[in-house]
Amino acid sequence: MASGKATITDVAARAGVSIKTVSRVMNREPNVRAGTRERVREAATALGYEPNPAARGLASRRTFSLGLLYENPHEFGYTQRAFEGVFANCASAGYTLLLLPCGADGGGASAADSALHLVTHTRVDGVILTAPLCDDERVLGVLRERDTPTARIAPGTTDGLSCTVRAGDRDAARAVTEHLLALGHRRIAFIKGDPRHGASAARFAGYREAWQANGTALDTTLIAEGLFDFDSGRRAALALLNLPHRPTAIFAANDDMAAGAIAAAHALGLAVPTAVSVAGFDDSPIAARTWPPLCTARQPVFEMAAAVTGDLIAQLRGDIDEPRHRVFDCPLVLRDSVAAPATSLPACQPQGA
Amino acid sequence: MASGKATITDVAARAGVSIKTVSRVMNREPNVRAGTRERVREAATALGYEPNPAARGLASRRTFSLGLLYENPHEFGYTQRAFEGVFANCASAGYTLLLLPCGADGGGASAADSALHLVTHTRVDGVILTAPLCDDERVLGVLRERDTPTARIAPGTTDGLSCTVRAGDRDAARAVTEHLLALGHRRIAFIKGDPRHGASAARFAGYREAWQANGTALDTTLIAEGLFDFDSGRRAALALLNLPHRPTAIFAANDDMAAGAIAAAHALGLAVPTAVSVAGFDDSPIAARTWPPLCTARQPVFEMAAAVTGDLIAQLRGDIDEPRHRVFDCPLVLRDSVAAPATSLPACQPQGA
DNA sequence: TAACGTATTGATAACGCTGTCATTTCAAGC
DNA sequence: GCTTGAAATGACAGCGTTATCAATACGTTA
Repeated sequence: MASGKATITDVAARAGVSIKTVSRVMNREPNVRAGTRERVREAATALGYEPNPAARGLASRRTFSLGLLYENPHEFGYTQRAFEGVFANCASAGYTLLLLPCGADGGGASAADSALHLVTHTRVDGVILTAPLCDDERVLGVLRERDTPTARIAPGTTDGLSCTVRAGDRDAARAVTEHLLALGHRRIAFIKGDPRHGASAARFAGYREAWQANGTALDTTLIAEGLFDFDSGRRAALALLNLPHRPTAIFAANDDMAAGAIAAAHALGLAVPTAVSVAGFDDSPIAARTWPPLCTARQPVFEMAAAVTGDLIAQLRGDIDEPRHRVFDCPLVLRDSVAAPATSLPACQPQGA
Repeated sequence: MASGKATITDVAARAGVSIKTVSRVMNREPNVRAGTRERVREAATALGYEPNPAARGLASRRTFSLGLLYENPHEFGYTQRAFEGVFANCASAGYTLLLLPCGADGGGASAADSALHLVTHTRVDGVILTAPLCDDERVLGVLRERDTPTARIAPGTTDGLSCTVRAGDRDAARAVTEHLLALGHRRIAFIKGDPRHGASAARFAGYREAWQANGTALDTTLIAEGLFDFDSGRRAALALLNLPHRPTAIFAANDDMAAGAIAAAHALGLAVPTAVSVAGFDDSPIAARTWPPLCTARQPVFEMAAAVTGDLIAQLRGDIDEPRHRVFDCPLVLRDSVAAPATSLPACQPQGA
């Protein structure tokens, strides 16, 4: 009705109670009689009352807002999916979400400066960090110094202070590699991810683990460096595919690099998957848009982000004491970029045992 | 130094002035002597003072925050690029930015409800709308009713109330089409965009304009419907390429659909660009990631978003009276997905004049 | 030198809510 | 009916700014 100009005083007058009681009802506090609560609710609805967040913030010394700090999104679409997950839980809990891009391409300021800005200028109640910021000691230092509750998405290590969530990178990478091995591939190249991301090492570990379990020696000339972006994947794949004894499969540590690997194969006139199979990781939007579509491991980014946001809010509310650490499975997604090698090479000159 | 707990009173005491003078300095108001200003600045720095946004908001009845309302991002990467542009200008102007996804896939609430939420609950000072929300009458109605200053990105029409920015869709689409015509293509299919976006009609108009200027008849069987997403582009292209007399080129109204068209061509065993050329629109991230990379028209989304945000803020500050309407050029980006048709068909059975 | 207008500064009241603590109400228990 | 403790409610003081308007300082002009 009334166009959003009603204050708590108006509601109190209309309901015939004190403003404090209205405050209690609006904040779902206990110790309000059911009838009173109802009366207040009705008055609030009738007046179209919405609490003024600034007044609330000033009085309660909270902002009911969270900050999501992220660096330039190398991982294509990752940030957006993470944002959606975080947002979903913020909205339902009545929190507002501030996005803060930072770093080289994100907007200028350094990560630590951005973190500082978040806690001093915007005064968010909590901060969510994505990789690789979540392992940046200076950022963590700033937040710890201000006692700002923090949640971290895909960190390399956990501590006793912040809620974390990560994917089961090692297991999933192992599963992808084993899938390729099972199809008969023996020359499976690996393109590593950005070393600043904790996930990179974990995925590489999974790749190696699969070889060890398989008892086959790993040809280290097939391991290439990448940075999680399309172009580094394309370049690495180009080099791998120009090797005298080229791989029959390429497993890139994420989809964007895998898309680059597919482009490299096309550029060399190598059909995918006939001449070379390509697998990625993440099941990011691009995985369904390449030709052929990418075989990958699905990282449930939305769910992960939503979960850790829920944990952070629970921590802010004092519902939990100890920070939670969650790990999400990454199921294998079979798509056409992977097939059995054209010529099965059962004895492809093993190097070791 | 002091860890962000200093208040305006502390600064005033240290500088030996009243809090009002400190307020003046912090808000760059006139009528403060240079020496005084300097003294206050020093005190503020020494104490690590940051104004409390909640207190500021409560007293000034402003929030210094803007809301960016958007629907599920059909256009791959578009939203993220728009966000970066908006953010860049918000940050430099001291505004905070709230993102509000809405609609079917965005988070649940209807667009109008989301707009309402933005103005009543979060109380942003201004709202930025992306297409197609910027043409949603209910959303605009809500904002007008609350007198909320609004900026619109890529609207179908302009009004005298809100700042707008759009791409020169028609001219650019015409340029793309003329490029294809100049290469010798005469059977150029067009995949239309989501009809709810104003840009869709404009791009289609540009396509038709090129034919008219060329004096060649347009084969209407080569016009297909799409929704700006990968899959609608793929399906439309599949149908077009299965036509008895198939097109030698496909111009999709955006890159995501063009990527779908490339996938369709691959699926049918048609090489791009040898058998069929494919052009897109936007130069979104996916344009550089397809194989072959997409020939497209570059829509400077970042710059557009930044510009209209600047205009909105100028309006909020009272620096401009009339809303500005900007149009950005979209230069042609030549990439390998387009080439001359294999068999030049100078006389390919024209239908009309 | 005095008066006058303008540039500068300050005292104080909001802004709309929450926190603290006192007060009132209510339901048992004796 | 009276006491008692807990539940329910309210009075009021902030929270840290900005806005209003009065007060003071400073040049100028007469």
